[in-house]
Amino acid sequence: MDEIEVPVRRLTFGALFREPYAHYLGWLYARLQERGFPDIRVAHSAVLRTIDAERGSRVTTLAERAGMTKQSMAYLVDSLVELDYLEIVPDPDDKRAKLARLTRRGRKLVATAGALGAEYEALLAGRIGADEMAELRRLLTIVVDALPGWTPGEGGEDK
Amino acid sequence: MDEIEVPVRRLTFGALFREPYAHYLGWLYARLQERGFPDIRVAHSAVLRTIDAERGSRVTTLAERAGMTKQSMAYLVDSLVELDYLEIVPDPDDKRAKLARLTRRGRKLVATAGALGAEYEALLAGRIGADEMAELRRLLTIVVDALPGWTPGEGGEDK
DNA sequence: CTATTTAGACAGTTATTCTGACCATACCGC
DNA sequence: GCGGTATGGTCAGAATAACTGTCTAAATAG
Repeated sequence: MDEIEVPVRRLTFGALFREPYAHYLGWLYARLQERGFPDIRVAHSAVLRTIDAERGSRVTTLAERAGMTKQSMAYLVDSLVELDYLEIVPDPDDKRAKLARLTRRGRKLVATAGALGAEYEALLAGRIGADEMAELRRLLTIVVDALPGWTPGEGGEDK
Repeated sequence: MDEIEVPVRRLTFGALFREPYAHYLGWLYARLQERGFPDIRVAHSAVLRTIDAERGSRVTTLAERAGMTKQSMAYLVDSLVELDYLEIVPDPDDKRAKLARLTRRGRKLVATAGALGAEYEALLAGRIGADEMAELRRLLTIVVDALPGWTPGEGGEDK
């Protein structure tokens, strides 16, 4: 008896990570737009993910954490200041330095983005099942913890 | 007896997908550079992932598949022609149209990138264990299959 | 107190993507 | 087989997102 060939899709490794992430990004920024943050762009997340939410952070610190140049980070911070998500205050500890700090609106944005992340996760759990979602989270956490210090070509950046 | 608090890191949902993907991208392009493709950039992958490897594809088709405008895709195709990864030939089926087709070098690039994807997967399996890797692949495949047609805000793009 | 390091700013460049306006060819209805 | 619409592609211009290089001012180490 011949077997019927069941074409089990073997996605390329890149697609496995890229497609879920791309979908999540598209969803997230669409929701942010609806919820009163139409002017926020993906690049801004490099700032929002790395900033000290209470005290604020120096551009230099943000640049290091995000793995980009000071100039590039300064550009992003400027644009967030323009949009009233950040304000610049002098750093009391160093007269050369300034702190970029979240405004009220900035804090709302960060809170909303966090809630949306959880919302997406719940949505996905609804599609694939809560058990599978928990297992996926477990495995991805293991992966993330296994990453640091692999290749000399670095790899702490993103979009 | 008091429990000792074990701080189980709960990563944000975004980080769960972003960090592995970013690490993979950094690794992949560092390896491509070493293996004779120093001039290839992340944006080019939108072309290489979507092109018909034998026949070649029209810019319009590539743009649709990659979820970008014809103009943007034309820019990427141009740059790959410049770098001798693609060549432009007339489409025999339509006198208006042209096909972008892989050159010998282009075919080598695609083959190398595919092999590197598998290599990275093996490397990761070595770190987290083959069983866990198989489970991760299973779950991510489920996720990718569950994605299409969610949000009106689309979501088929990436870097 | 001087030399070095650090924080940030300014200038210029490149890459990646978008919109809008076009042109030429193909295809469809009559 | 002609006229209108759809389709494939291009040109021009702009916005965004990074980069390198240079420079000033303040802080810190000896």
